[in-house]
Amino acid sequence: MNSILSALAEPNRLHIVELLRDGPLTVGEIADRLGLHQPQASKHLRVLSEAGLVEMQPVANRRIYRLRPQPLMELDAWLASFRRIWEERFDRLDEYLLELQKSEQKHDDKP
Amino acid sequence: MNSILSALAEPNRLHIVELLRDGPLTVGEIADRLGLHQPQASKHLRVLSEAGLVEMQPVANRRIYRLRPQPLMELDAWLASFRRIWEERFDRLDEYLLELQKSEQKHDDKP
DNA sequence: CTTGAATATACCTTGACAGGAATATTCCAA
DNA sequence: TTGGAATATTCCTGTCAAGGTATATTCAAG
Repeated sequence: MNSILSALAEPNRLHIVELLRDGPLTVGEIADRLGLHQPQASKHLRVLSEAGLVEMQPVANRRIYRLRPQPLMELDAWLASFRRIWEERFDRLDEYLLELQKSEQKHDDKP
Repeated sequence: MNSILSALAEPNRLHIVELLRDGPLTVGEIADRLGLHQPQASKHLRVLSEAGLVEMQPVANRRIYRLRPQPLMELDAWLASFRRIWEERFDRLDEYLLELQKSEQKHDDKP
């Protein structure tokens, strides 16, 4: 979960993932479209690969990279656990303020 | 989008967000539950706040932090644009290999 | 077998960021 | 009004990661 997020946190890598959404690409093509030097493209792809976000298939001289759905599905599952917050307007602030107040009173109790 | 991801990429901050999923909390409580020193908790909350992931309401001495749904919804929307990839098994690798092959042939054309 | 294209790797440098410790600020209670 | 609790901020330091450049590797074509 964490490697996924930190992989996506880098702007160029996020951009690569968005590029690959429309289909597989070669390292050179990725570097071109993002205005990166080839070594940086390779390095970012390595990080994405280690996070499982991307997989590679060699074809002669080139390496074709494509998206792997699994990590994105994990991210989706994680997000799902928050969905009730905005669907049910789940706030709990009032509830929490009451609890705070109670604990204050307890603190004041003198037996 | 980017500030959201880099905010969540830090393990302690991700943990804070998960804590707040169950309701608002005080800085001190957050620090306690995560085994953080108070200053670090405050700093992480600042980053989360600047990313819009969290909002604060002062109550006397304390600051109550709670989750803000919007950034998580944005993340969800972004993920949605990838959903077809794993729903439709959208791969396009074969298609891409054919295109590669075609461009090779073009390269060989001698007029 | 040699050359050039495509890619990966290594090394260096620099900047950003997280943690630690100290300090400032604000507020309530006695 | 003074003290202590809760929190934010500042400064310092070390670490890590990204970019740049050079180089190694692999492959196809001639």
